[in-house]
Amino acid sequence: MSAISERRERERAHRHQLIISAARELAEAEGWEAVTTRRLAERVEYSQPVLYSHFDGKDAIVSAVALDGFSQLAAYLSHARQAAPEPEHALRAVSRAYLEFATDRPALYQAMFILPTDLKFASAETPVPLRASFDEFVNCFRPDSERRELFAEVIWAALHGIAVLSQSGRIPADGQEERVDFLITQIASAR
Amino acid sequence: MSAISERRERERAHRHQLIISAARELAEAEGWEAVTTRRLAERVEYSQPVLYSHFDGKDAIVSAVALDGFSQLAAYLSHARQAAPEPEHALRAVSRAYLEFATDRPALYQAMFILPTDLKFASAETPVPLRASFDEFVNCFRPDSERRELFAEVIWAALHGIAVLSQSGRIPADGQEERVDFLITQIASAR
DNA sequence: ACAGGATGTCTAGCGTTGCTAGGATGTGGT
DNA sequence: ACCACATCCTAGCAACGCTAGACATCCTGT
Repeated sequence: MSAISERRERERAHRHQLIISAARELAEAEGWEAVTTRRLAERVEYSQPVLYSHFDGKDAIVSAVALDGFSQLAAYLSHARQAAPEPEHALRAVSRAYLEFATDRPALYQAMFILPTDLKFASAETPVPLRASFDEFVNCFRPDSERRELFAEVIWAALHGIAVLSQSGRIPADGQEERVDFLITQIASAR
Repeated sequence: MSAISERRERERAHRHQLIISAARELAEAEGWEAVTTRRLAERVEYSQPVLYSHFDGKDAIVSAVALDGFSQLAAYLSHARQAAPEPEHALRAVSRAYLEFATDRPALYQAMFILPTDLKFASAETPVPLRASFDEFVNCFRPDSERRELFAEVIWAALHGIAVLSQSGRIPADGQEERVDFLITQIASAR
């Protein structure tokens, strides 16, 4: 009873991740509008209803992909911050890394920030990876700075705006570097 | 022949606008996910296919709403800029106005900046109202400043980020004023 | 060892979506 | 008066997210 149900549990967890990966890969290959429950089911080689035995619905699948994405983002930003030579350059390094992430993985970024998800932001039940990503920005400012959370919000929002407007072609794709440079220079003076 | 076909032309143009207004009102009342071609057709008291005799598809209707929105935004920003007591305060006034617009008319703002549309940004065929909105930001900076277009892009992107992240609950709704204040103070030094 | 029950999976289908083909209706020009 | 044309609607297609209910499979208790 125990060994068998444990194996089933493992298989179930494995399949859970398989669905998430398949959704992300399909989105990265053909965009989120191509991610339908039918195609996703076909891809994981199960029928549609099994998706619903793992997730409450399509939005929940997108949310799971997004949550995964936040873990990756947090790790990516953390690495960039710690690789920065001096604390003064941390903000610039993290900001560049953030934009790289958004540019290199547009579909993943969309799941995290544009598509409707059931993720709770900025509240008590905020998932750890979300908070961790945000904290990478916070930690770029002096610990004694009372308004570092505010600074982090603004820099994050600004980077998000730059990322999303250029992704949707609303500002030219080139010149990103110049924009970040200017932005960071202006913000950094408050560090 | 001529008078009659002219009248028909007028009626057609009127119905064209009616569809756009109905789409916007429906979206503002119940959100864009409630704007289906069926409900929209019912609202304008025609059958579905007439929508397609006016627009290439649903995206084209959204685009038309968005274009209308840009005209309104340009006017709104222009008024705010010219009402500013001194040129130094223009940027702050326009930025505040921008965020007000986004906050007060979330559905319209979504059509302009989030939903997929066929509008061409930052190119030769960019519709006038789009360029006009953008120029309101550009004109907040000194005419002799070579990088004023860059400044405008960054401030616009930052405001967009603030607007959209707070609309989707990714940053707290309150504290908007503080964020804009901080942002403008930092950017304005480049004026 | 075998019936009974629980678990897991699939087929089939519901209601809704964006969009369109083809017929009915009615007006305008000759 | 009649034909031609333009306008509009009914009906339906394929694809969507999601679910009910049948079927099969495996574990458990006697």
